[in-house]
Amino acid sequence: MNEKQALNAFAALSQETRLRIVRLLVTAGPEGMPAGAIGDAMDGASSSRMSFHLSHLEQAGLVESRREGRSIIYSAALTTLSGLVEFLMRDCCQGHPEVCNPAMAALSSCCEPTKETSHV
Amino acid sequence: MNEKQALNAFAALSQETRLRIVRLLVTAGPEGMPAGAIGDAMDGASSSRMSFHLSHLEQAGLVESRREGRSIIYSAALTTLSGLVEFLMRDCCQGHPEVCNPAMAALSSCCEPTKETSHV
DNA sequence: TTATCATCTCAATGATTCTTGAATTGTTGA
DNA sequence: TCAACAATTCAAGAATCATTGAGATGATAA
Repeated sequence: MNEKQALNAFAALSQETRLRIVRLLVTAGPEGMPAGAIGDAMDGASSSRMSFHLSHLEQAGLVESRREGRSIIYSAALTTLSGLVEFLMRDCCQGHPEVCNPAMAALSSCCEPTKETSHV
Repeated sequence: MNEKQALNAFAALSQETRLRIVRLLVTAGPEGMPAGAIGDAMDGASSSRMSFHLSHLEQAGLVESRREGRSIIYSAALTTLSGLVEFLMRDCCQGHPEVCNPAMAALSSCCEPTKETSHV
């Protein structure tokens, strides 16, 4: 994740419809959702509008797509999301580790630490 | 941190000059930097341009300002930054804690955990 | 093959955002 | 008070972005 990628990701996330799409897809998990169902969830946005935002998100690397029958299934790109957090926090910590502690605490309460799952 | 605040923060961070300002101020630490010095660091951007971006960042809650003599000193709003991460990760984790682990690992390597510095 | 469904592409319009330059506010020192 | 400095505000123009509606593409089933 470099500055350019981070800028693209932030731009993608700074639009209401797109932020909601990302949240929805993260909740939907790895199996994802077809474009039409996503559109229905966005108070019935038009298909061209959905297509515009979905391809914007895909270019930013925040979602991935695959065709399945006549539907196109979108899912959240989890690695980009955590890469973005990593980028933000790397900025945060330059010489000031105390910034990270609240974020760390937030993460801890969110994802109960899986005991020794990965040992770096 | 609600959706509206997050959208504002992401919009603020999606502009090259502003993202650089935030990174610069985070590195500068709590004492901050005067607007003029920030402008010099941004390849000598004009004062009105700096003012535009700095007030944008301040409205988004990402920086704070105080007057000191004839200078106005800007510093990073660290609580908003970690609030934003918290918001992002709360989204991330809805039912899928495995998303958080890479981000958590990134944080751990970034800020070596201060042993029992704060006990909540 | 034909009809239908799901989605995408394209061009036009309207809305936001960024930059610039000139004028203004507030602070300090002579 | 006056000159100089630091930063802000404002209006105008250029650039970018989002929405709409019409038409095109690709896949399935009869």
